[in-house]
Amino acid sequence: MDLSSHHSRLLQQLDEQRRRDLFCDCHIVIEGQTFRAHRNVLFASSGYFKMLLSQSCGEVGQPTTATFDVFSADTFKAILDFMYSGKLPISGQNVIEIMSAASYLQMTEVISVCKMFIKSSLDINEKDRDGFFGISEKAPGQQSGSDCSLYNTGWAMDRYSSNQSEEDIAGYLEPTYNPYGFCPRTDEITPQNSNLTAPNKISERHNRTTRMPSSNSSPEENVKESRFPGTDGSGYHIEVELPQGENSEVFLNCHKVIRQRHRRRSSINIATKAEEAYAKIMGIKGSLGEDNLPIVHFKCPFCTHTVKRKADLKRHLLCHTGERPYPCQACGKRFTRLEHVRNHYRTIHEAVKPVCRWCKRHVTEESGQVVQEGTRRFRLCIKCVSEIGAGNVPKDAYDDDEPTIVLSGDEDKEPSWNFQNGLQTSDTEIHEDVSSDLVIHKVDDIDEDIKPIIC
DNA sequence: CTGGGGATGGGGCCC
DNA sequence: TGGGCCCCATCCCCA
Repeated sequence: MDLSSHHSRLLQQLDEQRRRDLFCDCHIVIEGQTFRAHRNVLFASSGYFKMLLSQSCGEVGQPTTATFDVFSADTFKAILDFMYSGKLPISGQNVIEIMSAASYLQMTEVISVCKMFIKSSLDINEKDRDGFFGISEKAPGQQSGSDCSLYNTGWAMDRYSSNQSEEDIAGYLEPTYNPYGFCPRTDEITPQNSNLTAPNKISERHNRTTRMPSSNSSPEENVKESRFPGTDGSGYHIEVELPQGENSEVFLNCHKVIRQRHRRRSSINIATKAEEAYAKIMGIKGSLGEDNLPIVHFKCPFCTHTVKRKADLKRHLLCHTGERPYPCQACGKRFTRLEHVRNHYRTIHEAVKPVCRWCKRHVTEESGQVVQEGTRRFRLCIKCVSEIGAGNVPKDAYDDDEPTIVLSGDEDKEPSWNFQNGLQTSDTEIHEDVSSDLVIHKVDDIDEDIKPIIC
């Protein structure tokens, strides 16, 4: 007796019940819109709802109502649909918002799929091999006209063989917004040949809002037609969107067409030819480097930032994904880079600065002392120590070389200096800094077992 | 409210 | 390609 499809049928039934508002015992209100769902499904799908519903489980018979204002109704609708179908409609426009909401709702599976989406966008070599040229091509089974890729985290796995590699699958994962591409040097666009403005430099710190490409005018207004000679002398026709202020978008669209055309004509030096062709279209001067090779930039799929190296783009992507793989083992604060957590540790927990925190004067090993305050450490000169009146100066148990005092201990927080004995799980990668006792665990949040599948 | 300084984040680039 | 260094912008706290 084959029951393999039972779980999918069960889910379909639940979804149908939800749509018909049958047995729904949870109401989620977002932006004035009420979503009805089953608490069992919410409980099973979201750590947030698990916690929420656990606390309200005694109120049997009364529908539980939750209101959110941290994400949009559309985003929650996508997530709710995912809960009931296992299918996640991700596009370049919504992936960050969905990932943010999933993070809030503690849905690690969705987060992993979003990361996979972004990751697949990053794999430039893979794109160059097959995906990049297949931008307009639909994945098998993908509906025509669909605006976004549908990721399936499990229930549709049987549509593809289980031994299909991630790379194979990634070949189908093409977001509608081209995740990267070549971008002209903005300082080489002359005012007379382009009414486009340079991409905004992303400089704001701490503002994690993702800026997505946008156009103030309608697509119809933005469509222009260009005709330029092909390499074989024949003219060919392309349509290019020209939204104001989005020259990188223009370039991407040009490149889509150019690369597709060139792919048919020649597989040699495609990028160079595309660059030249684009320069012809846009009137860009000096787009070739000193070695007569085109200057190639990598464009961030989620903002207007471009970098020269793929590695820099990968690093930059962390600020969009919110990944912080490097936790400080002393205070738990997480960082995007190993060097940042190292600097943080040295500054905050190691008191490397030879400056008295009170009088700001330079101190030496002889004229200063290391002071511990909770998990923080800093230095005080002997004079300030005596003025503060810290009578008891306990020797720091973890530093045999320097005397240490405790001004005010955080009783609730136990300083954890025994980094070597820190928890190590199978999914952590350990970086040991020989200059100190710090052991940094690089945590890989991505569940490698989850493979996104187009359905 | 404002200015200063520390902490942090992020880009460029070298190795 | 990743690690690391340097530099700079921004945030945040505090006086």
